[in-house]
Amino acid sequence: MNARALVKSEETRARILDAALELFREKGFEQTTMREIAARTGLAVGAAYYYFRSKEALVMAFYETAQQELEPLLEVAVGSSKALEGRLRALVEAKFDYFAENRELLGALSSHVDPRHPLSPFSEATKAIRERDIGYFERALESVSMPKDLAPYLPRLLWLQQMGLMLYWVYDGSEGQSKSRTLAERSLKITAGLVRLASVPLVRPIRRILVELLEGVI
Amino acid sequence: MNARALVKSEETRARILDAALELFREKGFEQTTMREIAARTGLAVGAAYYYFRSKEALVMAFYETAQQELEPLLEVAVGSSKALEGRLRALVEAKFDYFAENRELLGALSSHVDPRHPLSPFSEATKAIRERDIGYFERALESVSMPKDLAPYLPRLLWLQQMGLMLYWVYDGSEGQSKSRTLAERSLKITAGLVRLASVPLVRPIRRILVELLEGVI
DNA sequence: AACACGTTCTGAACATGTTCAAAAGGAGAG
DNA sequence: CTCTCCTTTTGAACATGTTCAGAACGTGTT
Repeated sequence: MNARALVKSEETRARILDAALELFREKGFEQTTMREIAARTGLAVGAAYYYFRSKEALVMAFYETAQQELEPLLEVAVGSSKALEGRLRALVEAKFDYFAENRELLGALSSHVDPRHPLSPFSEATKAIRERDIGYFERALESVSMPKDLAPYLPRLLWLQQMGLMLYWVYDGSEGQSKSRTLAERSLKITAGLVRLASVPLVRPIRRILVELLEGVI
Repeated sequence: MNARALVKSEETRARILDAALELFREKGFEQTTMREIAARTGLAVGAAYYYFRSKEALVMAFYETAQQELEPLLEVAVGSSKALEGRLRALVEAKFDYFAENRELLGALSSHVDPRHPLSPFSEATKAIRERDIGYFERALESVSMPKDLAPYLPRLLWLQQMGLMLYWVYDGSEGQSKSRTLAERSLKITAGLVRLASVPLVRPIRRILVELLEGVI
């Protein structure tokens, strides 16, 4: 394809996505129809489907660029502290802050628990995003002492916890999602405490069981 | 309403539900249309909607009667052991076994993470079911020693863990859901271990934080 | 029998996500 | 300029969950 044509195509795609996100923010994901999105872009419905596989794919496209825009912020977050707790809190808070405007929109994605669904955060299709994201938790653990046997699983476990926090946050109706913030604060404090505890020789037996469990599941 | 009419009405409702469940099992929830369900019952679509608010409400109706049928089985399960771990395992395994035939069907329900949605396991509408279910975990904890401050939260926490296990199980593609079974086994062993550990004076500070967290969230 | 009235049932109509055959556009080749 | 080929766009058609005005039914009353 032509370079100029490529640019134009990408512009059209962006215009559709922008219109969609505007409408999603204005009236919610479910209340917005594909016909409205197309109309606001000045195109027919078919055009929207030419660029996006489905209505939900629009949300996914948003999520993908968001994840890219987030990268420098996560970069800063992960380096903001020497302690695990501080790093984890910075990571989670960076996401809370970044997605604040579109919090409810993420609800449209979080409904996919089925790992076979391409839009699920656990699907094969979203693997690239997921692994990159897990990488930040790997870095948060850098120079943190932890038992050898648990080490390979910890980044993914922390990521999972953060996904849980995000999920809670998406549906958190409290003022300014304050409940989520304290939940994050306290649960991450506990997590950091447990990671420290995990190296204590006394807890080895229980850690053994945990590692066995993880081997079977992941 | 007439007694005879009431019986007939309930029979029709049951016929619709049966037809629906048959079809769901034959070709999956999504692949089944309301028109097919009505046709198999020998009625028009409208009739199905007279008895059930929505397609998903059919699954919910199934779940409600299932929960009732499960009660005697859970009763047995909760009394099957003196130890917490044994009781929890019996409870979870009773559910796995009972729902085995309709495992995939539960996927249609589990997609509702949004607590505002009436079919969510966390919604106001499903509160009665949920509280009854939590009651079994309360009973599983009977005559198990645990710290006072944590006691009010434990049943709900155990219920939550079991919900997580059920969710994993619903999408578990391994032969006979063996992965879920080992996951349940091992994670419940850890849970029971942690409950025992929670009473140890040394862990009081970390338990304090956990309790604070729970106060803020529940 | 005729009527009134609540319950049950009908099926067309509607809303909306999605598909698809065909039209329109545009760029390069001859 | 015309033809070809690929990309983009159109908009009607489709599938399916859901609604709803009205028909049919059944039962008790007069």
